[in-house]
Amino acid sequence: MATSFNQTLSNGVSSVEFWLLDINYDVIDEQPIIYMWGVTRDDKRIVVVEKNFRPYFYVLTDPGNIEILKKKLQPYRVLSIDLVEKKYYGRPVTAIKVTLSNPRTVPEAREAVASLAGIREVLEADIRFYMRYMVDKGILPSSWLEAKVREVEVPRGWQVDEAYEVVGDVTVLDEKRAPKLRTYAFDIECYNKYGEPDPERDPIIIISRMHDAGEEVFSAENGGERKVIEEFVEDLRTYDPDIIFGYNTNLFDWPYLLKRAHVNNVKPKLGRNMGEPAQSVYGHFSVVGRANIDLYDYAGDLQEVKIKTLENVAEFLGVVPKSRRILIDTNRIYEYWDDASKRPILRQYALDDAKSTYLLGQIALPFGIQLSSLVGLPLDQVFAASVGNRVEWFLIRQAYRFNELVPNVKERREETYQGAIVLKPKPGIHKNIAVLDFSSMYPNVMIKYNVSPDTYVPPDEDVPRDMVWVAPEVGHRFRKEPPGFYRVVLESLIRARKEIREAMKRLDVKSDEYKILDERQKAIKVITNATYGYSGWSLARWYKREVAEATTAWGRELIKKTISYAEGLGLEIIYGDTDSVFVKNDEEKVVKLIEFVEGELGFEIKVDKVYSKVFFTEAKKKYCGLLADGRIDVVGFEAVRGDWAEISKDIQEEVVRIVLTEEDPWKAVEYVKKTIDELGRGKVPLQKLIIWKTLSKDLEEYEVDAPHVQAARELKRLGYRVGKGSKIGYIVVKGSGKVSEKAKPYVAVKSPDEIDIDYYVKRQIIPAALRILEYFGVREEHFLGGKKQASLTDFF
DNA sequence: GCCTTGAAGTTACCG
DNA sequence: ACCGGTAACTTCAAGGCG
Repeated sequence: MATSFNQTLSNGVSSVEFWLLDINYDVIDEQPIIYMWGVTRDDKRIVVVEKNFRPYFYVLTDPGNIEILKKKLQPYRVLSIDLVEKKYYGRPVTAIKVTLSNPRTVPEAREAVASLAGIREVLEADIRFYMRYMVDKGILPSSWLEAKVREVEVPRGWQVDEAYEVVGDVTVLDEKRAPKLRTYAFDIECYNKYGEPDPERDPIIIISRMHDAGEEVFSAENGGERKVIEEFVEDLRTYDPDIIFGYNTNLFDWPYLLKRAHVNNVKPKLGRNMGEPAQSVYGHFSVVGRANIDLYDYAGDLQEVKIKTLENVAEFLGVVPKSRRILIDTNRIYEYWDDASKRPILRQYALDDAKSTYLLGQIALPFGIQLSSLVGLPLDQVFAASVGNRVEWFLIRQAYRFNELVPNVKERREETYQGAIVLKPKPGIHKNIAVLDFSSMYPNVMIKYNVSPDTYVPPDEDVPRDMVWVAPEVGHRFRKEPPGFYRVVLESLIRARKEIREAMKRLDVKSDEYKILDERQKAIKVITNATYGYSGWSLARWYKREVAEATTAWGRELIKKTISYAEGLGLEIIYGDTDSVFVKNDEEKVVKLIEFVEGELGFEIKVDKVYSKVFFTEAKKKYCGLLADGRIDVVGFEAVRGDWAEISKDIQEEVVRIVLTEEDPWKAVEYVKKTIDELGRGKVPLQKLIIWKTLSKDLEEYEVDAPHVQAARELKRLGYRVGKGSKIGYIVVKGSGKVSEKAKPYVAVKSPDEIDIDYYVKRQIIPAALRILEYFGVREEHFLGGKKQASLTDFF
């Protein structure tokens, strides 16, 4: 008898507990079957089959139309048509629930119904079938479940220890700790002499992997490409991982590998159901029964890393420092293959990539698990889904709980609306400055004023003044009662996060429990903070411009009132942006200000940090500050931007340090001059001169020839695939005319003699340095020539 | 025809 | 494919001058 049964009933019905790793469905003989892939407490891999769930959608129409509806739906094997009481934007409605047999027929049935006269709306016909199942049953992925089941035979070839069929309830257990999951990271290397690897032309030469028990390299050295692919497939199946990590696998490794497997007539049966990896939602590749995770998606959330190469991300997260790994220019991989004596270096490079990916995966996974179980998207999808989709799936689950119908996705015209207030900063160095921040300002505004699409009162509707909240400036009205959708959802998120943070205080910071809770509270924070942005996203199901617009209007009112009160106290305001105010750290007055905001305005505000010194120019959104512990914050300036050459950023950072810690701008000038001199003498590595910019659209769509666009065109000529989203690195080289005519892809720059030193001095280094130093009277000419008096004497 | 100027196009930041 | 506000660069065309 299977050991994972904790209870066996006389009729063969038992109960099984498992952690839900993946879910998919299939249609066999026009009947849907849902497969839940899981890990049991005793480390077994199982599949739990659900055959009793059917797809459905709702129709909003006069119930009198039910006969016409039935007729129209005849071709689709309708199981039932029922009248059900639901809510739509908070109002009770009677909807017609149409239940079908086969999920694949839903899109067609929906179109048929929508084409009928007198149909107000067809709703929830676009909810993917297995998501529908999880939402309705309250089943969360990446969570522990208990199901009433009976054991069935494992289908031939399927990689599971046991198989079950659901015969009763499936319930979520209250336990956040994931089982020990088997993880596997891989990376492929291709032989490409020209431009980027082309799967039609260039074979795979190496596949490297690292899993929990060790590392391995499969090489085409003996046996060629076919053998590499076969060995990889065999290796993965043998280790039988729950999680597959890769880096940029959705855009590169998977499509490439599948193509090369096809060319070599190899069937990559990597799924636990013997299936091959296949592209699914959000551009992600699904391997059934496992979670295939592209960590490039995770890297997208790391704002600090500007150029998101695997090396950079691994270095940033401290898992593999660049100094401790082999790095090879990806365009020269073939050289390491052609020269047999260099192959060991290539193997090590490939292994270092797999290792970095593996270690990165260990960092990303705990967060991914919490996010997945919070928003309800399967683990592999939650990484690939956008912020908007993550919020939306969370909301869809909440809607079901409240018997609310889910609005349809609509194409809308983009409408703009007013956002937050940014104060003009007081330029100069200020000492002892406190930064006060409203805690979750927008979510709390939405809660307090019940701002929600379902509480919104249109201008033509008559509602007594004291029953609504009226947003300042814009005048949008929201019913005070009953609690709106966003209020309910945000309140529960904020409460949950508060409780978790309380519980964390009682735990050892190093304990597993603490770590799990910390990841969970981070996931909750992400969703809470994104809800306002979601409400103003034109593609959101619960989009309502007035909701977003009213939220920012109340936000502006809050910060304005805070500022006037501070002024009344005689508390000097240095700067403020959206939900923060920078004030002189006069503790008595700061306490009074906090009491006012909490007592009179009813919002929480906190001292987020105190700068011993903070420096502003005239520009908004840019400042730098020195904290008590000696750390330096740089905000907004070139030093933290990804589209300035490293040399300019390094220099600016040092200028900031000198200005803040030594308050000697002229010393900074000397430092800048010294570095300019070094650049002139060829002492700066080319790497530090690369300027990186993203192509925000495809090349043909550009109206002006920007430098990075020209560089990208050249890359294309050289055989690289460039398009929307590509990061283009270029160096400005000598020549005449526009900068764009002198922008050369860095891969094509062979000699330091090519560099346009003048450009780097006058348009990179000096502007970045002056951004800080101009305030102190430094001008461009102070950096040029040996004597800083030169310009002055010239004058007289 | 050359130079200045300001608008438009573009990117990446802040909160 | 979460939002608006903002700075800053480069290009490009219009306007002024001779």
